[in-house]
Amino acid sequence: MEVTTVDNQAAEIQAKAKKIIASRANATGLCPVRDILGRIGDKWSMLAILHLGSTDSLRFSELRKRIDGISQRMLTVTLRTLETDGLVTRTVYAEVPPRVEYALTGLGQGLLGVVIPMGSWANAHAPAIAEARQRVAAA
Amino acid sequence: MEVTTVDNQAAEIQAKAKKIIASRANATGLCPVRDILGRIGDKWSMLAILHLGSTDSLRFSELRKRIDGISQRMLTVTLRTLETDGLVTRTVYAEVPPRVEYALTGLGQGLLGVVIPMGSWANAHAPAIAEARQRVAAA
DNA sequence: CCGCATCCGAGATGATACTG
DNA sequence: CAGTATCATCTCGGATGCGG
Repeated sequence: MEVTTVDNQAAEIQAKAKKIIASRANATGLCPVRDILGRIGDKWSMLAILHLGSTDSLRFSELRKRIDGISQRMLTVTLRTLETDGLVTRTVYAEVPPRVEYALTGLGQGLLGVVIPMGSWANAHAPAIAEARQRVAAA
Repeated sequence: MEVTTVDNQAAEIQAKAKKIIASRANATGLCPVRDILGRIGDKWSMLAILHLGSTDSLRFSELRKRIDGISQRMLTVTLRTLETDGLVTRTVYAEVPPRVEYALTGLGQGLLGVVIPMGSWANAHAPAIAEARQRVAAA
């Protein structure tokens, strides 16, 4: 066989892509891929997951300081959604003043695991994409 | 050292998450992670990439048939954006009737490589997330 | 066949002010 | 400190009709 390793990988990737596409319309009537993307694809979810993933747990105000530009409202909404999806835990301490800690669940850590490669890729190839945009803008 | 392999991996993941977060405000003034997510996080880009990744190339009408529910307008807009970012190529054949072929660039295939694990994860854990939502809805 | 331009509604996002 | 409530805004995406 004269098939190279690269060709094998390429074929394998095509096969995986087909498989993912094929998995449309599950029980909820929505393609899982689009569903998940709809969540982490919003403006803040992924950042929240990355920040929570970079430590063990964070409280509300600390998270807000770290996620630059997020409003109080959107942080609340984002965290609630992530909690609903079972990706983060929310722990309230009955103290004065109140304290609320957020942390990733096992599920959330799993998602973090697949999100990180994407973040790394984004960092690595941001220059290439910026360059491609320049080229078009110049034309 | 009594540190387990799992603990090592966890620590490594935290470190990677920190690294990704730290890379904010590049030349374009935008965090690369948010930038990329803004692209593939929209309603159709990721599906287009997956479909293009499952074959060698596709023409406009074929792509439209495969991506269920997409409007002509959004397919055009999505493909143009991907082209601008250097993720897909657009080849026009001067025939009657016209024919336009789309295919992933090397950059696009790289993105496909990190997107597929996410798709696989989404498929694998969609039930868990659905269950988490049920639990909240019941409460 | 392929794609652009225009209009428009829905949902996401943001600013601000107010509570336990 | 950690939200909730309300209102204003803004972008996305869909429908439609025209052009190459």
